[in-house]
Amino acid sequence: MAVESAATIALEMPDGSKREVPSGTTAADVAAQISRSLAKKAVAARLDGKTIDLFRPLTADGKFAIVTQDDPEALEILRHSSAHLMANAVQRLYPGAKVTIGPVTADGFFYDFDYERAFTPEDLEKIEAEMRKLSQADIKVSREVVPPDQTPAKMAEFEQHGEPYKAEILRDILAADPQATISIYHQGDWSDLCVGPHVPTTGLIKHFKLLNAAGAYWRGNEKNKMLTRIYGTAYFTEADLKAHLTRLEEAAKRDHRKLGKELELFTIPEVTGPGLIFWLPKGALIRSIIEDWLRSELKKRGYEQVYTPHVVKETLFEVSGHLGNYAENMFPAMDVEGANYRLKPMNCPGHSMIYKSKPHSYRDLPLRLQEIANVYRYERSGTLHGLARVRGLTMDDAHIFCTLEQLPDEIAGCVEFIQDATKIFGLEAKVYLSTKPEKAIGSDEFWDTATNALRTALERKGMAYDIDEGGGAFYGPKIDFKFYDAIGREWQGPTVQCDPNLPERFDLTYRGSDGQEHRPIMVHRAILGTFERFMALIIEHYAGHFPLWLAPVQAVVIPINEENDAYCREVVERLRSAGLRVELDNRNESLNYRIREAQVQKVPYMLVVGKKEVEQGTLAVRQRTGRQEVLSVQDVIDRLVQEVETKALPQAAAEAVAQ
RNA sequence: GCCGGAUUAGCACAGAGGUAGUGCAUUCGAUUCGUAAUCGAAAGGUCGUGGGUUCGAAUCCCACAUCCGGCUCCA
Repeated sequence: MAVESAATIALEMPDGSKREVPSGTTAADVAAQISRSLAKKAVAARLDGKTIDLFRPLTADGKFAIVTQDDPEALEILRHSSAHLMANAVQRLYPGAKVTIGPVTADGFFYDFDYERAFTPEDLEKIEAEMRKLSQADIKVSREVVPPDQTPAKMAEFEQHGEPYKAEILRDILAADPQATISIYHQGDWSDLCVGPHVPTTGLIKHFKLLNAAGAYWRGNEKNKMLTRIYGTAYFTEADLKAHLTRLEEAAKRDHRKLGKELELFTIPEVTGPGLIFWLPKGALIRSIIEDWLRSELKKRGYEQVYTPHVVKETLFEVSGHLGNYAENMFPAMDVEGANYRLKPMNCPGHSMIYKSKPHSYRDLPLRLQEIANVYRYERSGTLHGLARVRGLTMDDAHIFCTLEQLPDEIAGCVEFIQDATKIFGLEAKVYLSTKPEKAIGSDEFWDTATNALRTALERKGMAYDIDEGGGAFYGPKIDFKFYDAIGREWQGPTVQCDPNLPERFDLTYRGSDGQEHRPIMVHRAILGTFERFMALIIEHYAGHFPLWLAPVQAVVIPINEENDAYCREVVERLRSAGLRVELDNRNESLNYRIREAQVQKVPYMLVVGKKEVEQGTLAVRQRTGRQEVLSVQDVIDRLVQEVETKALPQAAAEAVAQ
């Protein structure tokens, strides 16, 4: 618990009284002076000229402790207690409902219930109303400690009273630690197993909202019963709660599925099947610009391009092991003249065939084979999500064949490439280093070398990362980069994986300087991930305000009336000659209408031409941010060309959210 | 795949058992405009698909498809 200290203290107590406390008094000391009745409320005290909120939770040791409301833990405690309040309300309204678990999430809480039916939106309203009643009743929260010798009796009690989930949770706790001390939190006649801490009274929970109900498997296992989960959130103030709900609404406006429709980027027709993307001209243009950029980078970084077939005899995937381990995610076989063919779900087997097309010397290594490749995966229907999770995907895939000695440099190269790419697009990634799992193959030497190489590469680039202990593939360790969508969901993007397994399976070899045959290591890597998901992420990241180098239409020239048409055509020609994507909007519509249309389409520059501009050889430049200025035609060209060349990030994206 | 919700014109939506509606977009006409929607008219729909109940179904029931939110999955 965070405790603040102060030098001199003149206290103004929440009840209005004044109090002097000696210098050096801490917030904890102050709290000790606050009566228990005041602890029922979130109280504010003046501490050395600074107002802090004191929040008194009931902790794991059964005592009151101090948390300031600024402390991230305080919000967690409030939300955890809100979850209890919700469960309390649910069990009052729906007596058959059994509680299971109810944790805190990144920005709220949920509770899973076992009930005869799912809860409806109307149920949520009733539950919320009941929660308000319980909050107003200001029920005291207390903590019961069950010593180890009494836990078996408690378990039996749960079973007798029709609380099988509580009994199961207890059984698991005891299995892990037979001497564990169990705690139960009570409020009124309601209680649940919980380690706490919690707020001391339900009256502290005032600003909350139930968001939605959803199904969730007991213990997260799809073989188990499906429970009903209710999500909610809670804050200390109504303003914070409202701000959160507004943020959710704003985030929905950036949804790539919505923007993809509005900006005519892509479509997924129902008749052609789910998860299969049709890129419309504007979306295809953006994608092709990114592909062009990527190809030029790949050349600079020593990759060789290859092409491999989309459909091959499934023998290839028997050898690679995909049919054994990955078949449920592959489209079914097609019978062609008595042989089974498959759509490829990955490129590594194909690239292995290219490696095998001739014998290799150690002098050929590292060999970096690259392909912007379509693959097809039979993703389960409930998992599809716009461009972010699809069945036909385009990977910016490459496989690097190298020696164990070359591995560190190759990995460093990949990490640098990924870092450069995320920087250019202005994205932020969360990085995970996944280490050796329990069920793993391969030598310790390989695992140590590869894991160290991955770690060193990250550290040398100064990249913060989390370790996903045991999260590696069975064949090798990896680095995963995750991006966030508009509402904070994590999506896997770039990845670097070390793999000695496929070279083994395909019997890939090279002749070493010692004259002996050796086995290369394969590095799988993707810089953007897939084009589909990457587009989804940047659409949401920019909120549709693409940087100039990516904007499908970079500028639109708008004559105020017909008399200015000729000048406008000349301007359009000049800008196009400079390589800019410019449109002329001389439709018979009002100026306001055409400006609005360009704004809605998020065109970066609107170039308005009236009598003045024609006379002076200028353009009235309006940016999508609303900024206006008058510049000569040449200045406009120079500025836009420079903005394209520097791949400047859009200012509008941030401002869009505010609009 | 599982739980729940949704599906009405190109898009956004109204319509809760009795002749299918609104706004925007589209087309036509008028208007020629100085920085986020000029006015008028026309055209546009097997109400996701299939079955059922009913004298009668967009509306009620069943199945399927697709989408949305979760869960699971994403070697």
